[in-house]
Amino acid sequence: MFRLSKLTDYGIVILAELALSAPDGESAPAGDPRPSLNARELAEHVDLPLPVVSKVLKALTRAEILDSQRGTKGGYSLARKPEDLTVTEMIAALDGPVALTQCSEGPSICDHEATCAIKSPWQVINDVVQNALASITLADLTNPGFAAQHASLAGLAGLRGLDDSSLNEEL
Amino acid sequence: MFRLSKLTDYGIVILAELALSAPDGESAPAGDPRPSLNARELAEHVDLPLPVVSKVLKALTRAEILDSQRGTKGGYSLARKPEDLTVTEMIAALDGPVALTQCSEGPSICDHEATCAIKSPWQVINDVVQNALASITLADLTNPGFAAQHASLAGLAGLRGLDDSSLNEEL
DNA sequence: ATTTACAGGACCCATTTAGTCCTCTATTAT
DNA sequence: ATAATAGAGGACTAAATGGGTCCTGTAAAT
Repeated sequence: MFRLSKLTDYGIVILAELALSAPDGESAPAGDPRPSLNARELAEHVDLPLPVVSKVLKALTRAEILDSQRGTKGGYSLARKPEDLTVTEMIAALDGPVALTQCSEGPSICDHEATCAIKSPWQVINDVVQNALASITLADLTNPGFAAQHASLAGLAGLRGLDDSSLNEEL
Repeated sequence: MFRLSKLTDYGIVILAELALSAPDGESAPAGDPRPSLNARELAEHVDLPLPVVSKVLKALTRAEILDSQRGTKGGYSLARKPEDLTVTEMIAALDGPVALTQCSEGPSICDHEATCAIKSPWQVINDVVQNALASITLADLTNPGFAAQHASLAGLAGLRGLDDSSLNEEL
């Protein structure tokens, strides 16, 4: 179905929540590592079961996207500034690395490598998607003006003479 | 896992095979609708079980990406020129429309729409990926020089100051 | 009429995902 | 010290998805 897992979906929403709650750039001001929110609070904010939110938070921490703090007053905070965190990384942390097909994972995995006419193009498709996702940061996601800004990014499809209608007609 | 289904993978390989076997632009020269290859031949070329290849071909025909001809001398041929067929369309035909999350399918599907901080950004992410995939055509996939050309396309990630190493480090 | 080849769908099995839960460790407050 | 809080890690089950096969029907050519 070419869809991200729900966990990934949740994860990105949660990160946005954290970005919005953290006062501007001071996500981790060295001296004061007081986490912004704990799992329970986040679960309430995004209206999802605590165990689910917890699972996502743990994965993001393992990927070093979040910093965690145990004990009373514990919780989670962004490990870096929102503008330094790309969607590609968020996806990689929760869904595994972006590899659209088996053969984009690496060589010698696919049985049909010998007969495949388009091995390297798969790699290219993969790169294109990865770059597209890497061009969006957490800061963009929480920026209300982003949709407008996006219009220009989308414009690059115009390189090929595609218009929006042709992109959406398959719905 | 954020991966295309194998059927989609096969489909794109099969389309490439058809594009390569069809003498240049004359994929469907009006007067001579002699299909280039039948399911059995294609299955041999790509080294996959006939029933699987058949399933893929049927789906591509339903999506009007292929023309089919029944009976003796029947088979399949591309419904249009390779340069007019985008990867987005191929994926839509076999995996369903590109909708990275449930909420990119349409409004009122997601229970959390009310509390979600980044509803519209999801739409943007979706568009970005869709556009990226729409920028690649079947003609590109069978063009040996495409990888080189791609270098410049990938360069747009540079807009954000990303380099290749940062894109791949999560492997 | 017979053979070839596509159309459409039913079906089963393996894999993956979603969600829950339990135990353990670290931190803070009393 | 001890109790309470909060994250870490992983086991586990049920549901959904995907991959693959097969069967019956229809169209075209000989």
